[in-house]
Amino acid sequence: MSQENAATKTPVKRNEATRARNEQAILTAAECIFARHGYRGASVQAIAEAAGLPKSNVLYYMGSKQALYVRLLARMMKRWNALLDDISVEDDPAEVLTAFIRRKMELSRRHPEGSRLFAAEILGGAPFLQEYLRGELREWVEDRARVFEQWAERGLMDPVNPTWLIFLIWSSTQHYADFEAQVLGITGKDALDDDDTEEITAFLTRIVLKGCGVRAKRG
Amino acid sequence: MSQENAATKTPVKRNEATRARNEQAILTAAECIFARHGYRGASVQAIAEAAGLPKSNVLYYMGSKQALYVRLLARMMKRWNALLDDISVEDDPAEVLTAFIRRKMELSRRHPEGSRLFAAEILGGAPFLQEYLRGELREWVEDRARVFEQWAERGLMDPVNPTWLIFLIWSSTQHYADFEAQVLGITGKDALDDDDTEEITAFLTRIVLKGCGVRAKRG
DNA sequence: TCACATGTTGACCAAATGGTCAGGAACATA
DNA sequence: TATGTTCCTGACCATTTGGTCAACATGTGA
Repeated sequence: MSQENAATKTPVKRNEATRARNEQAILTAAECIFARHGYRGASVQAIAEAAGLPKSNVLYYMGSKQALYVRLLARMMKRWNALLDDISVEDDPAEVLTAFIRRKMELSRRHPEGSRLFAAEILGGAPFLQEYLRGELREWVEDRARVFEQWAERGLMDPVNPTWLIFLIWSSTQHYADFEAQVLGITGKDALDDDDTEEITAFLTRIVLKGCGVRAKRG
Repeated sequence: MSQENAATKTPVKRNEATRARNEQAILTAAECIFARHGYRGASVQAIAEAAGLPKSNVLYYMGSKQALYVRLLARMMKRWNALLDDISVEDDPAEVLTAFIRRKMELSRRHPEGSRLFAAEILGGAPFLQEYLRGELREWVEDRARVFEQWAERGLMDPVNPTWLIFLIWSSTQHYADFEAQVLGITGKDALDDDDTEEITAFLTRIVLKGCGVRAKRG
């Protein structure tokens, strides 16, 4: 950063880049703090410090603590939606489930803070996400569930309850972000590397496919 | 001190009932509030209100917010340990895994608030549980892992990574307590009843056993 | 009855909370 | 240079935070 004057504290060059950078810094810092302490437990002061900005500046950019929180949730939901593509009965169950598990795992790995933020929100009773859960997400689950059932009818997989299956995939992948502290404590590692992630993905895929008796589409 | 002498000499009965009742009220209320908002986000005031007592009284009983929190964590760990019995290579994999899933499910169902409290602690980086995770729990996992591997060697189940298997069972059962808000929002129910729980338990058991290729020990 | 330990709580405190705002700083255009 | 707009932030505010404490209430054994 260019420090042109000793008297002025932050001689920030005003431009789009700075704005974008500050905004990003705030969002990143806030995601981390909110994930760690929940909505109530997070303080704007702590977020500001983590972002390296004065508290007033954070409020100036984001309006309020709540607005910042909602914005972060929305960003996470957007990421989430990005991996929720449509499926049809004609698709191959093995392929779809494999891709589903892999993508979900990647999401948790790429955005662990966002994943934990989401978890904290749900843990607290989902005060800001009720509508999303009961609406958009519920429909998404029902759509997949219908396809799973049709697959079962066609003998492509066992007739398992599709909702529980979706929850199983969500929970078992989400675990590695949300319970990272536990995973690391028990495995004794400093962090899960790409190889670990790949191994876990393969493990989960194997268990789910085999467990649901998924067979090749055209046997 | 002379006072201490008198106190120890004559174990005062007092109003044990009232004391026990108040203490229970505080613990129950605190578990709920801490689970919902995390350690930082929970306020002693809120706990006191939920318990129907003045804030001073809560502090009188529990000493401090942190002491109360630690006590709740310890209580939950105790419940947890209660279902962690020993297993040996001679046991039947199907029986052990079935019982494990069922007990874990029952724990989450019987103590959803405690379950969420634990989750919030881990989510926040497990500041109070590091030692437990890296010590006692880690050893527990390693012990089971060794047995799972021996089972695999004996051809009683597939040679899957035992640690990931344990995490799978933990996460998929824990999910129904921690993400209750999501589960209810998506299923459209007010609560999961005994039948639902039974169905989920059966589902998870089936997937895990079949997914791991668990075979009956004899014949 | 008394003496004394224990139970209870309102009043209080310093610190931290989310948020506001006046006023200066930095720019773009004229 | 002058003017207007946007950006930035220290000072400030009412409220809430965890915790203390003195004062009073209550029960117990003598």
